[in-house]
Amino acid sequence: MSILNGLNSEQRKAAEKIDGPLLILAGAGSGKTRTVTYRIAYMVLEKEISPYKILAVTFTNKAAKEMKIRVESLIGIEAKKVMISTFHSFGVRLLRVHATKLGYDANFNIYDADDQKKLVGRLMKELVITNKQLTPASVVSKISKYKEDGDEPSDITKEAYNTDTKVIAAVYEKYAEELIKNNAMDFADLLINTNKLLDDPEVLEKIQDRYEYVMVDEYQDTNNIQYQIITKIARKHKNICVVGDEDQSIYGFRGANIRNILDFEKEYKDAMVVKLEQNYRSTQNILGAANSIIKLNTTSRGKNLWTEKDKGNLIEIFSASDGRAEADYILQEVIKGKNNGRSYKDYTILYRTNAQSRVFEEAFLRHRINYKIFGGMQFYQRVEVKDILSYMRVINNPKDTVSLFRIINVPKRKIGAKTIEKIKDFADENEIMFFEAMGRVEETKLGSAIKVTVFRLYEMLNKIIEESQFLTASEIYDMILEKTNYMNYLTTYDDKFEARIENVKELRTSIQEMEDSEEYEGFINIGEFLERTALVAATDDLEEDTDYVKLMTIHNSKGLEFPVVFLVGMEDELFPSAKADFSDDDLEEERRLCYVAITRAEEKLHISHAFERMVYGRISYMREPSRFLKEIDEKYVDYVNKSKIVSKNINLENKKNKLEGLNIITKADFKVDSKSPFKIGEKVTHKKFGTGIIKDVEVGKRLVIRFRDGDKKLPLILAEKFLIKE
DNA sequence: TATATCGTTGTTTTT
DNA sequence: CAACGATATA
Repeated sequence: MSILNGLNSEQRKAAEKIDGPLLILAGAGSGKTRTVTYRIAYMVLEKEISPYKILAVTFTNKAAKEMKIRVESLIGIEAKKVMISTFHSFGVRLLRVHATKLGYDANFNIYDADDQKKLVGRLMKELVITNKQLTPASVVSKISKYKEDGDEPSDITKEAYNTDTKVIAAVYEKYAEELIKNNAMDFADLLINTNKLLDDPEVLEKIQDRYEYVMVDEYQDTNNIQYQIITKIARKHKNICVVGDEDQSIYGFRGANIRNILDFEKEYKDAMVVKLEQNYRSTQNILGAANSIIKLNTTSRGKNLWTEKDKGNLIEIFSASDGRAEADYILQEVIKGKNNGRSYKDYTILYRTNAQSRVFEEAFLRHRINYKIFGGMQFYQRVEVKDILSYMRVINNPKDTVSLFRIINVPKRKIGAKTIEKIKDFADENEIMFFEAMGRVEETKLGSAIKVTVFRLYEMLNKIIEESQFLTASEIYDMILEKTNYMNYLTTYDDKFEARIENVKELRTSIQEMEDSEEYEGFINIGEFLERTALVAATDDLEEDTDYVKLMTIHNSKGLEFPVVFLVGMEDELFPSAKADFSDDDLEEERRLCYVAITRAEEKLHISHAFERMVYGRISYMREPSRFLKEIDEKYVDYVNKSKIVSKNINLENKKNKLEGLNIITKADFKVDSKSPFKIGEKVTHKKFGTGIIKDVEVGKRLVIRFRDGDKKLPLILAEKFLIKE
């Protein structure tokens, strides 16, 4: 009796193929994790492969954790010997051992986007960059792209064809140097440097022999560096199993290359390909809707997802007058469901951008409904939390000037930009690190009072550093808070200080929890702790049992499933994003994102859009329903507002309906002013304001036109000159 | 050097 | 709307 009896025939075929290359094309909800975990169990239990020889790579900690738990439930304690890890943690692990080979110390810090921006901003100041178009954020994003594509600064400098590119190349070069000086790596470096390490024949051989069997989850989301890492490790034994779904490739913007999965068979000519097409998650209607959309993509290799489940409910489409009404509708649905035996935890709201969470948060707060937002402003990114983490990072790695500069005047110590500059000059002259220069502040040209202040800080940090190797992370946290009197400082910070104090306390709790966990058995050192905080993902702490409504971006929902899903904000320019309007590739990625969203739902899917919504604090009018709404085959949907999506000439101010929270779409009754060439309700284009709709014609005088960013009043004479009728 | 105030600017999506 | 930076003022 084989353990594989628990699988369907296709899953089984995939699980049994242990040697040689294997591509598992796993449609949404097709039991991918089940297949992979059974495959591992089969290898260990029935093929007598040592669990130490198996490497399984995922993208998020949550996925890794789940895989571990499920393997453990199949094979017990042996599961701990299988290396199941995210790409980034796997890399970090290797890098800690071999850091010196690349010019780093083992205790390197990991820089997040925020740190990158800070550092790049500093370098841009030093290089005196005049182009206002180039912001630290935009330069960071360019640099990251280069890094993901494997371009070194010198490659860019060589090929730089315009001044902007030259400037960016210069920043990139300094940035790369500075990272090494700071003994820090950004996210891209974790992969790039891992890949570099594998160019060392000794390291490579060791890894290849250690991991004879390699598995990669979500292969459609691998970028070129990840592809290289995997290819190198698997080159020797060729036992590579990749699992993925090209229709769920949604990370192109961060370098994911969909070709990796599409070309797998070209790369490995003898690869076995298994398609998992039976879906165990969703109803027929949900699957039908998903299929009707994704088939419009040219990158889709076509699959036939099917289910034994019932047709289920139709997908409910709700047209709201504005964002508030949309939130109210969902609120009502949740309350209704709760009264009919559903739990809050059955509901999940999915949106395209983090900013959209706000309206829902407010609605839930008003009605005291438990909810939790995943992603967005991360806990570890909050000012007060990041402050403490920065102290810890300086203690872990005093070369880290990004962290050191962050806390050097927090709490306020009167150490300002001028002081920092002078210490920095001294450090540069003597070729010592900034932190060391603080210790020798006596030799600088600073005033005597500030010298004392700087030296005190140096001494304080140094004392903690000296003791830190014997201390656990929570003890270091305690020392920092005590010696800086940070809580006291927070009370004077702003009017949200109470919440901030809570967050700092919560940080203490999170350290404690990690310490107490099985993995660390009471002791976690500061480096391990910092690493954990740097590599957390938004949904890592998602708890299935806690009774709250979940809110997250569609990106964060990948790999998850929920009984009832509300897909909200289905409007053009929001979803698909306005930025994806110009290229087919981008549009297809947006469509895949839509496919991911729909296939998260198990039993019931609601889709909604609003005609007006607050964007950037102003009201955006006349919002078009998303093209994706129109792409769903009609037979799967039910328009709860009793009207199909006809987006032209909508009466926007149907107050009565607004009051009820429901907006029935009706045709506007247009007034006609026979004298004017312009009529109320007509769509017009203005070269500056874009398209608008005529709201009012003041006879013989002027027009009131509602544009996207508000009402404008145009005298008739000007209107005749500047308006184009559609 | 710290603080107050004003103006500008931006938002995809994330390990 | 907020976060951030530039500028003015103490």
